[in-house]
Amino acid sequence: MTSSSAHQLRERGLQVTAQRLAVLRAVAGRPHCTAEEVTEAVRGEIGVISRQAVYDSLNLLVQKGLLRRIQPAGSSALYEDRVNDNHHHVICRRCGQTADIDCAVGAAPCLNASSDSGFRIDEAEVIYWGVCPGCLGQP
Amino acid sequence: MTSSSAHQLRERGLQVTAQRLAVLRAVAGRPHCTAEEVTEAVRGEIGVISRQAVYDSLNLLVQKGLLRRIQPAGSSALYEDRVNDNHHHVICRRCGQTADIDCAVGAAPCLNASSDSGFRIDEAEVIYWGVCPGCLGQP
DNA sequence: AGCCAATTCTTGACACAGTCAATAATCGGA
DNA sequence: TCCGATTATTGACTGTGTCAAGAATTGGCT
Repeated sequence: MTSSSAHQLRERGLQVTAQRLAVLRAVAGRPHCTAEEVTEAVRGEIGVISRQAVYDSLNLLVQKGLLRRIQPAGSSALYEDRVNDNHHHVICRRCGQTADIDCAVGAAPCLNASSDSGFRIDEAEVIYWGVCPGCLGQP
Repeated sequence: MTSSSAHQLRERGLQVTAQRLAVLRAVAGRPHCTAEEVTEAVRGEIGVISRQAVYDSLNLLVQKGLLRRIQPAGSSALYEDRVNDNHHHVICRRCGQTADIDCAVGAAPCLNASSDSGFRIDEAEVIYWGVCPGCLGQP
């Protein structure tokens, strides 16, 4: 687990540091977590880490394809480690809870825009908004 | 034009003020503009307006369905006045330019998530990411 | 027209997420 | 083990947006 993370880092030309491993583990352990939650988790695990190191690691890991970032309207950025499958997200309008939703049809159903205005499109990001089961119960 | 905006405001139980009309006109005249751009536009039109009044107006108008807000990752919120048609957006990864994209198939093609995790979904927000024609020319 | 209560605007302080820049510590290859 | 390059820490800072109190405006009413 840890060693494979280390391997993934090295493979991409990155140094292996305690901070980066802990960030990876924190995100793996709690999907859709914020930078602050990562910070707290990492602090609980390796003692101290600076805010900057968390942001640096997260940005780097997103850039290198080890993590994925989602930035829903009205909340701070969330991170997850499901990077190789095509899935989207549902967010509860009331409590903000975020869940994964697998793509409905095939691999990238929404990538076919009718008129693309000349853009070269490489990604379709879909966020579903609604109300989660928990909040549905208490109106 | 102006009188119909005034009518729309009254219809929703809102008072008609110079600030709100100017905000509406600013957004109508420049699609996908930020709060700051609205502020500048309004200042050019009616002299002065406080930042707070701009935010209040925008939030209220979004809430009342006269404007639509989009909040792409990595940029501040954008506002537009196309509220009655179902369309999405393409954003250029390089320059941030935003354009409208009409829905590919029917009215709401992406609203059918396969497993909705028990959420009651009411909206599917789609953002396409890519590179705009202008930026494609200069790699 | 003029008045009054409710709504709206202004002003200024504030909160939060994220970034910048300089210095210190760590990693990993020789 | 040592050294250069990469990474972490620290602290200041920016931008976007919100909160709260008082002043101004709106629009219904007489």
